[in-house]
Amino acid sequence: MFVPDRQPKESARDFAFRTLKDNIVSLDLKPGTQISENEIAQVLGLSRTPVREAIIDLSKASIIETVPQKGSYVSLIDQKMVDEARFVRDVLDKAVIRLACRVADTESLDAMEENLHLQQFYLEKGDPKRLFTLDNEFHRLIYVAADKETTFEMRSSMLLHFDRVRRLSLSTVKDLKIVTDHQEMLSAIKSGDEEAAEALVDKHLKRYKLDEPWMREEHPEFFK
Amino acid sequence: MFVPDRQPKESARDFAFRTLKDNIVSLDLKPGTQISENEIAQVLGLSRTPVREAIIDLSKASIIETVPQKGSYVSLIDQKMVDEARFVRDVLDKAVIRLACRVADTESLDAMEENLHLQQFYLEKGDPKRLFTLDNEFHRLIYVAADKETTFEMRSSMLLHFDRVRRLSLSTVKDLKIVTDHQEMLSAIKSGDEEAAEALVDKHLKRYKLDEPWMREEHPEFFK
DNA sequence: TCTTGTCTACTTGTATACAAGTGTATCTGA
DNA sequence: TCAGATACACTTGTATACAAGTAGACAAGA
Repeated sequence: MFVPDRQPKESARDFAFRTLKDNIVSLDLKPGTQISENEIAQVLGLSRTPVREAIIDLSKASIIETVPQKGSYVSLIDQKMVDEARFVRDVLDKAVIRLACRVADTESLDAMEENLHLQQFYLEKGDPKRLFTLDNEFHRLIYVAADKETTFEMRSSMLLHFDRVRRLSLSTVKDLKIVTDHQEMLSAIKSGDEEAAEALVDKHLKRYKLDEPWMREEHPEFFK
Repeated sequence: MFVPDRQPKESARDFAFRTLKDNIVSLDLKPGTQISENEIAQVLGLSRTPVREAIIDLSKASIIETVPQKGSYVSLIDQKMVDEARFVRDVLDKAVIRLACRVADTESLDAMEENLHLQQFYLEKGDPKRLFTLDNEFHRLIYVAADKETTFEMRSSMLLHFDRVRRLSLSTVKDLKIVTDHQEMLSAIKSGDEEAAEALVDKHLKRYKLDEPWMREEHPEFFK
């Protein structure tokens, strides 16, 4: 497990939550792995209480499963859950980008523009990790532009399942294409072209063709 | 605060969670009220730990807000949050009912049919509380029919904000109309008429006209 | 060999003790 | 009378102790 630095003023619980979530999504903590509250507490230099609270939080998103008096486990990859996460993303993203086309103000557009410049920068520089963060942030900015930030938070918790499988998948989407998609989205929002914007979201999401049979064959122990 | 009976085998945390949630949505715990972990623990006959964990869960849905070293409070009604909950319900319900039109099997349809009979029964009997439960369950069954049950859970957590304002609103939707809406929805799903089904969801949701100015005037202390 | 009971080492669930910060009431001093 | 210091009662955050249940190792006995 990878243990990041604890941010100043970050509570023990938030620190434990962040660490566990990142390790699960990055597959450093593999699906099916048993998690011991005590062990995690020791590794992170905390007591059981904040670790336990973080685990409960993650259980709510079904990314950890706890069996009383037995143990907590990183959830196996559940194809149905992955599909459902993708469905939610598809439905919400489309509705929200349409809304953004109608109500986005210049401030939001500027923020997206700035983000895109950074995407371009790190694309050329070749920093996929930083690009991943900017990608996520760009989509958040669309929600912000539509004044639906809380909805984005909800979307995020469910999307953990999807993100984790993306890591596992062979098909790496070319970063170049992603950035181009984003640029086109911003153009559509600027011109208020809802139809185009929705179509772009559709195209964007379809780039992630998750080759389930291959993944199942490669890592059968990860699947439910 | 109303304290229900603890179900057999219900964990202390689940019991605390259920009790707090119901009291908040029913407005027995009024918006802005300070909640003391110790006090709740005493009232429920539990220790602080499970109560605290329940409060953390509810904080995740932004229905409780905690200020470190100061206190936890039932969130004030935030119009933006209510609108957003309504938005999510609108978008997801429409997408899901369209899906249900395509994929619902007879088992799901039967379950909905049975539910509707009960709705009819309690409508004639005049039991609005039971009817409320059946209403919620009916909408869950639509999600089940579309094989999107996890999405429903997510929707529920956000809908707390909406439900709580519904309680406060003057405009009581006639139960008769609700049941009729449901019957029409089931018909549309059975015949696979996506357009009609979506239109019904729209009509259904529009029945809840929440008179915000009136509520604000009547209970200014409840609002943000 | 197989069954069965027991012991042990683990797990999570809950209760309690302590740490640290906030706000208020009160007392002190001018 | 008023300003400011201070003690106190409260809060949540974290650590620790104990309760209760699970599973596996292992030995005793048929």
